[in-house]
Amino acid sequence: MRRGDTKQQFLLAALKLFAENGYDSVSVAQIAKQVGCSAPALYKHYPSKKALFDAIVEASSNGYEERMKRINEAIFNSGNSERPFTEEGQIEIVKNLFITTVSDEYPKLFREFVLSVRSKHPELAKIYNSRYIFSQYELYQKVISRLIEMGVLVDNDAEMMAIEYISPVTLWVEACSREPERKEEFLSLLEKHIRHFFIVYGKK
Amino acid sequence: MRRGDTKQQFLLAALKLFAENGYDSVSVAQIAKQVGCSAPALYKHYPSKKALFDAIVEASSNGYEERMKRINEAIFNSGNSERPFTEEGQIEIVKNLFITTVSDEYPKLFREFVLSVRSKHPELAKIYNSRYIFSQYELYQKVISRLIEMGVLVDNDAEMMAIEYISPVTLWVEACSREPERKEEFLSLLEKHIRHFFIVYGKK
DNA sequence: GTCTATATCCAGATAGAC
DNA sequence: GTCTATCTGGATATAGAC
Repeated sequence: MRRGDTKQQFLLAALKLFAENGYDSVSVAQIAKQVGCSAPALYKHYPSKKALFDAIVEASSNGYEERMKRINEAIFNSGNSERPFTEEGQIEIVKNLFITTVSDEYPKLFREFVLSVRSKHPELAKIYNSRYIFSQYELYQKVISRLIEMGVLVDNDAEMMAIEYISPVTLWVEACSREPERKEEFLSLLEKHIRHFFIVYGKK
Repeated sequence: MRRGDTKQQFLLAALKLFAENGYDSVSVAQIAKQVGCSAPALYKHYPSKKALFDAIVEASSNGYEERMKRINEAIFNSGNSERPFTEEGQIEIVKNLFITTVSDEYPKLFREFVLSVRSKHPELAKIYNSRYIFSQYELYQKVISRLIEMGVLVDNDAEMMAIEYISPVTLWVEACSREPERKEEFLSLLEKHIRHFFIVYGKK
């Protein structure tokens, strides 16, 4: 690990611990131990435990913006601009969304952090709904509108279709954070769901 | 408040506080203050903070069983046995499910308790998935199978239909715990969703 | 920038009077 | 069964040497 990264290491260690245990349950000493330092070292980088917390909130926001930009581009500006708007393309994209969201990386940790510490920062509750529920609806309403325009799906209420399409996936992401060992089960349910959706709404 | 209820009052106060703030963030003194006692009084009823926690877990389990029994009976053994299997009956039942689950009573508190303190009791994570996601799927798969048998809905994959039917509702219950002020918005979305579902799957 | 030692505070839990 | 007073441990945060 490079020198000068210590500040970032503290942030990552705290993110992990807060995400798993909440804010009050985690001591500064625990965070420092993860990094291989003693507690007072942390105070050279952050003036208080709360300041470290706030730094994570900010980082989570940046991480989210970037991630959404990448997802949007992957769907709407990909090299192969047809692929995302086929049944197989959608299965690939949504499975991918699921996997990166639940895998042991920043998106997962940020998501669980927001959930675990929301009582320490009331605004986080709204952030969770907005990011992980309603933004998804908006994104997939655009996807489904496009699928309707292209004649892949029948013309129907795109908002309601998006809700039925992506709500189960969002719910399985949450379920999978709680029971990661069931990941494969959720993935196969997810594929079954999308195929069913395309049968119901697909144009013959 | 009747004498002899003190033990129950401690449990209710702790349930509320743990549900909102998690386990470590709540002190025994806070719980006692809610009841109008000092902290040591609690130790006459529960040997430790952890024992109080365990008592809540147990009570939540009992509460859940009873609630599910009532919901099942309301659907399958109601006086008017046709009503639950019509579009209007379903709107009524699901709205009711939503309202009681998010309103300020035991079901709400138990649900939020399980979510907030799950890091203190790993089994609770599985309990949440089972109670609030997969049991719902099972229940509504039975409802939809019946609706298909009765010729109200077209014959299709009842499992996938149940998932599309109830997942958005479950998600809005969670969203509504975080933003209760949006309850009416979620309720009208819920009605729109059910009407859409009956349009898509309803027999002409 | 990191350590050891320490100040300060507050938590869970107990003792003993009433 | 409830109180006040208290014990004990562990938390955040600081002081000062290196």
